[in-house]
Amino acid sequence: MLELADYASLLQNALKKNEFNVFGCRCSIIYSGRAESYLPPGDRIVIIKSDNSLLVHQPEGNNPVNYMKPGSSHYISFDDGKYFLRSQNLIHREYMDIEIHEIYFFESKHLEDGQKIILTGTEKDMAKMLFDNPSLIESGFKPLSMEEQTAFGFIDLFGYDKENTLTVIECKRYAADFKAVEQLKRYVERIKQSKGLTFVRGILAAPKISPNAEDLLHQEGFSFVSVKPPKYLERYDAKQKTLDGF
Amino acid sequence: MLELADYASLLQNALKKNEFNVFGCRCSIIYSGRAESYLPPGDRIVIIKSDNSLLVHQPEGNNPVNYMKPGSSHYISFDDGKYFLRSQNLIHREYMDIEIHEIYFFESKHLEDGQKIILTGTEKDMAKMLFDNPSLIESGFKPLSMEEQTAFGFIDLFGYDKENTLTVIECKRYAADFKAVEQLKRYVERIKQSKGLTFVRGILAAPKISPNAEDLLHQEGFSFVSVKPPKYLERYDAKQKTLDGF
DNA sequence: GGGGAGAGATGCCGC
DNA sequence: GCGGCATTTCTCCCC
Repeated sequence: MLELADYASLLQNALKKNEFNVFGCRCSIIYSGRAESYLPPGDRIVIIKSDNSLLVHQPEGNNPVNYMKPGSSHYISFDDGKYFLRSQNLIHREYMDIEIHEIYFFESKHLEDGQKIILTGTEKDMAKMLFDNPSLIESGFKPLSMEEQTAFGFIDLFGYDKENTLTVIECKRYAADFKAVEQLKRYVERIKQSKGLTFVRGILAAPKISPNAEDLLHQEGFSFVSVKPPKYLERYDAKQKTLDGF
Repeated sequence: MLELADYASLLQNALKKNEFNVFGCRCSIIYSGRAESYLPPGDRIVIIKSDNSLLVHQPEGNNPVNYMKPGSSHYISFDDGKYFLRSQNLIHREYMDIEIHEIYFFESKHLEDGQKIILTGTEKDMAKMLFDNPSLIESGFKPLSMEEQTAFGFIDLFGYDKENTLTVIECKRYAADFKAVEQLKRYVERIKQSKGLTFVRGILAAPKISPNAEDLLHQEGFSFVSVKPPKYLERYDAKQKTLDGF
């Protein structure tokens, strides 16, 4: 079993090599930057990535309890018989001191990964699906553009309905709330002003809508269409049977 | 050096003990749930916490590339000569398959931590600071309540100005954008309606405000006060000198 | 459990 | 750099 001093030495050397480092320890943490925090002593793991980002995770929960952004710098210091991992990010003016009371394990390894995640079922995918299948909105709907940075703002989808009325569609992949309605309203207002029109239709497309949002939606004269975000891989998986057995 | 089969066996046993597990590996990942994703082969670390949450981190970046929420379940499977870590969360209907090509290291440890982080400099702290020091808003301001769930909504701070006009204050710890203005407007409208008043003042308190937001703010007849979120620990640290030397 | 709002939000894209 | 906006947002609080 290694002593804290041995681990500290290992860590100090590893930090020079810009590899992936992870260690389990008992520690307490002070952070000062955009906000300030103190975390009393307890067991956590600390990760220092090759881009010099730092994460501290408690034994439970999805999110890091403390962290530093990529581009930070880290060093070990020994003051008054205590070990500290001190981190700073000068660009963001953020500082962190981890007082390390004990180290349980330490791993350092060069990790190679240039891959990016492929994600489907996003709001953008919803807009594309509606662009390609406009009857999901309503029969006779003619899409003009999607996900476009227009002069009036970033609009998910817009086009003409079967009465040739200009229509703005705002997509939400989750249950639409009244903020989504306000967003739609903002776009409709901007387009009316920009094009000098007295009426522009607004449609909110989402899996469902909250009661408050629906009230506001109807007050504004807009309408709701129930649409779920598309999941292309689901069909793929059904063929490949890789997610069977659950 | 252990073989993949040995690591798989270690991991399989460790999963039964509900400890903190972390391993470095080469893997590819399929996720299906709220959205769907595929991550091609590369080096990552996988963390399985004692609450059965799971995190996958690439060698760079602050955020996990894939994850499962607490309360998931995980098991090792060996199919067609390939090792998989399969995870599912029945409550959230989420599934993940990690195909493990190689394992570089593996650590399993019981971690003990019941501590919660103490955070200052939040919006709530700002509201309290303004409540305690109302002259930071303007001279003669008389606070009524803060962070209160009123009948008209959740309002950061409200009170009377020196002319005894009812005033709503919305705090933002960051640069205020036009959504903050819309939020303030919503509260002011609700209070006017609820109290049957023809005029209620609105003040946005934030470190700074974007030009677009400021335009909208003045259009609505509201005003801006520059206030920074308080950092109590900063003063504490200045005394204790724990964050010196940077 | 849903709704509303903050977060040391983060990350992406566009200007 | 800022601005606007989505996120497998997450988290908390309150109804």
